[in-house]
Amino acid sequence: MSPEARPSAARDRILDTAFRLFYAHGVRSVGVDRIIAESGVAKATFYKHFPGKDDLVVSYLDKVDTAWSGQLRDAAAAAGPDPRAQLVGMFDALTTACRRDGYRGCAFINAAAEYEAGTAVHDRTVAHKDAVRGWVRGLAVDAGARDPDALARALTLLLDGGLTSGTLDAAPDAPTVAKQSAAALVAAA
Amino acid sequence: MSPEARPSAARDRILDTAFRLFYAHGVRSVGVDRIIAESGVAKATFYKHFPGKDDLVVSYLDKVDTAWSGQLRDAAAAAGPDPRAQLVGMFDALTTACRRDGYRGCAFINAAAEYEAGTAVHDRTVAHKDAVRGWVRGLAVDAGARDPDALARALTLLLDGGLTSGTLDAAPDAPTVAKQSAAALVAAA
DNA sequence: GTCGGGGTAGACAGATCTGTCTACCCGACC
DNA sequence: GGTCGGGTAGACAGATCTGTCTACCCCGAC
Repeated sequence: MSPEARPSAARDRILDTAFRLFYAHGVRSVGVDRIIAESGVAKATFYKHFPGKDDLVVSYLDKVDTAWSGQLRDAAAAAGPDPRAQLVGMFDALTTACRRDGYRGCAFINAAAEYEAGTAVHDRTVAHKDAVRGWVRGLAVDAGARDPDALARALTLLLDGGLTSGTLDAAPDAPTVAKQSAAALVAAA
Repeated sequence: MSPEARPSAARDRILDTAFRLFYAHGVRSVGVDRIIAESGVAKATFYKHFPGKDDLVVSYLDKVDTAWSGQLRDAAAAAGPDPRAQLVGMFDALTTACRRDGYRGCAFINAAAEYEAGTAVHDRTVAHKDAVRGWVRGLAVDAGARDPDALARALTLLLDGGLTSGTLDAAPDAPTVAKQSAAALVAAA
């Protein structure tokens, strides 16, 4: 088993702490020392599980990817079997996310803002966005959209816009407007 | 005259260098020392014009605000006198921006990702987004939209989504899709 | 011609960051 | 009972970061 995926209570604690701190304060603002201290782990243990900080950041993004993709799928499924309803329903995940306490935008967009193209962190972000768009495209195909690629991109554009506006804006109606706009675009496709 | 706005060749050099480095590498990745070295200025001069790094970051964002707002207005104006055409035409600024070499997304969103709510940098970002949305809302009013607030928000959502996707995506069609979606939403409003 | 303001050059302090290393502990398994 | 793997505790090195301070220079205004 690869050293990085080796399960361990200490590893979980590190990752949970990193998840909390990286999201709340940004990746570069949080030092390895702080994560070590707050996860109650020895420094040597940390570096046994994660060769370097960047590896931890990528694992953090893996964790976010799992969580967010699941929320999108759940929200879509909750809208019933109709793919068109699902394309609109997935925006409920956005509403829920923006309402959450300590919401601070999309973890991937935030992380990518701190790393340049070609770095592992940036690549992981691109892969995540591609995966989400691919999944949305699948729904668009099922929905019989004339141009599934364009519809998928338009909806993910609204999603990404909503994810960032949700934290950069006092008014809480960004998710609502995003969903309404999505409904209009889906209906027209 | 306030010490921060005092004009000076040295100050301009600092700000130009900061603009280039902050945008390309992220704010926290670029140290004050590097900006000082690359702008060819003495350290004391730097701290005479900018009491601290955060002041420089805010001035950098002021500069970005001027540039980006101008590009949006120019693109809108180029679409002719019809406010509806202008609401769609402003997306040409997005296309131009995404094509630019070294494009790395929205400077404001990137900067806000590195600072927490309540900081001057975060506040400056919120103010910028509010200003842009206010301007778009004015166009929406002129266009006779039924719900100018919702239309303005929907369009800025697409704009922000396009700004981030434009750098997180190999395919270059994000701006095109954003403009098409905007056209659909404007036509329906 | 003197004086002040803007600029230069760079040492320095103090904090912080990543990553390494040594030494020890403890429990499971052979 | 002995060994080995995972964990703990913390010193340490070396780089880097922000911000201060001293000392000097040059030019224009009075």
